[in-house]
Amino acid sequence: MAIADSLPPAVSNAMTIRTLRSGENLFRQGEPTVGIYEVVSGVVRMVRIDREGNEAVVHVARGGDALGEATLFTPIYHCDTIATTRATVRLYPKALLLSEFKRDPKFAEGYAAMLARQVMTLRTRLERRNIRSARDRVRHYLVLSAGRDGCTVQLPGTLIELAAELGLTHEVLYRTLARMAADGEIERNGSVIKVKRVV
Amino acid sequence: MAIADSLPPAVSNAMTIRTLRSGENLFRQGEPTVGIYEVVSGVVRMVRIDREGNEAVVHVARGGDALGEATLFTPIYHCDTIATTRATVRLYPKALLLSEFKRDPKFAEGYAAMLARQVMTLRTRLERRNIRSARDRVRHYLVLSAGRDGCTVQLPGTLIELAAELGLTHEVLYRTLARMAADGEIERNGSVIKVKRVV
DNA sequence: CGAGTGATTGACTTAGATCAATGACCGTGG
DNA sequence: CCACGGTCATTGATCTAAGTCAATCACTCG
Repeated sequence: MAIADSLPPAVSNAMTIRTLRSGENLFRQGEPTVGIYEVVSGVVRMVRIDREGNEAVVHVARGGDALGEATLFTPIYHCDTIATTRATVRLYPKALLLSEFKRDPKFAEGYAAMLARQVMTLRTRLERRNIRSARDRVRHYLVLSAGRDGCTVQLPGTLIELAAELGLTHEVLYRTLARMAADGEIERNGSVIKVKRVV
Repeated sequence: MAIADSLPPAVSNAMTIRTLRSGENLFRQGEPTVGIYEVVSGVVRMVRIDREGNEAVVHVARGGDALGEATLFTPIYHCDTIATTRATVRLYPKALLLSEFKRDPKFAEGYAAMLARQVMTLRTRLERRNIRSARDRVRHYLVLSAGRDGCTVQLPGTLIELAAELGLTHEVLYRTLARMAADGEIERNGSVIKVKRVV
């Protein structure tokens, strides 16, 4: 899902970098679309703003995330994007991406495949949010994140980040993991979790 | 997002229909992928099953939903798909879709655009689930679902369906809407909601 | 060393879930 | 035609799991 690797040189060579102060707009509703962004560092949020000035957050992108994949296919932006912190982004120009799609169907197919995979994982994450119980939600995550052996999970980041991904507070996540360990359902070794059995 | 309309005749003519009994498998992990499905009626769930036989639901598709867009780009299925109720699905064969992508780049681009739009709306729905308060969640939905005038929302289905979409019980949704109406934040006329002001 | 972050646990509160009941409405089949 | 079963909308009472606030410890980094 890292974007730069999969781009042909023609595109990645044309990449430009932009740095944003906290609160600065990356683009505004109504402006012509210019390409796909990748957040290098910091946090950037896409928001729709209604007539009263209320923000409704549409997406929050952090380091490594891509931004505005759909703008390749629309002439103007339909929302604002604002830096939540100081942030650095890379821009891959739209015209070049589109012409590269034409020139190299293999690349276009790869791009579509990447989008399709994203749709899948997003659906899965959304499905997980339909689970009310914290424990069941954690279980869902563990089952779907298990490695080759089907029962070992290597946690990617901090537990605080995982809690946010699961839609829980970190305190609840700690307690839930502690209880699962106490019940013998999992075993923890730092950032590795082994699923033993389901109680 | 209805799939059939956007397909070229070469593909939609090759569509086949299959009916599933409740509990019947549409496909199983490890089987070769055959194409994109569209659920006509009933409910179908994609699940990953671990070694102990626990199901982790990856996606639930209902009438009108597409299924398995990512399987166009992978040789075998990575999960099981099972009918939750009696269900009817349409199959659009993979080989034909892929060859049509080659033959008609415009179609391929349209398909990628559809996926990109889906990524966007999924991100938005997921973002909404990060909002803890029921009222704020409803507000988020209303702001982003307002029609051209920016303040009128036509509810698409029943409130029960909307509650599920928002990740709330229907009781809580009723109460929240009632409170918002009592506070003068919204006005309701059957399935039309007018957002007045934010309190 | 001190500030900052992550991990963890305890005590307490609350918003949302759950259970329950009611009325409106709609289709349908006798 | 009307009674019935089903679904939806709505509200009340109650419960509980998750959120919130707070404190502690370990660790790292400049």
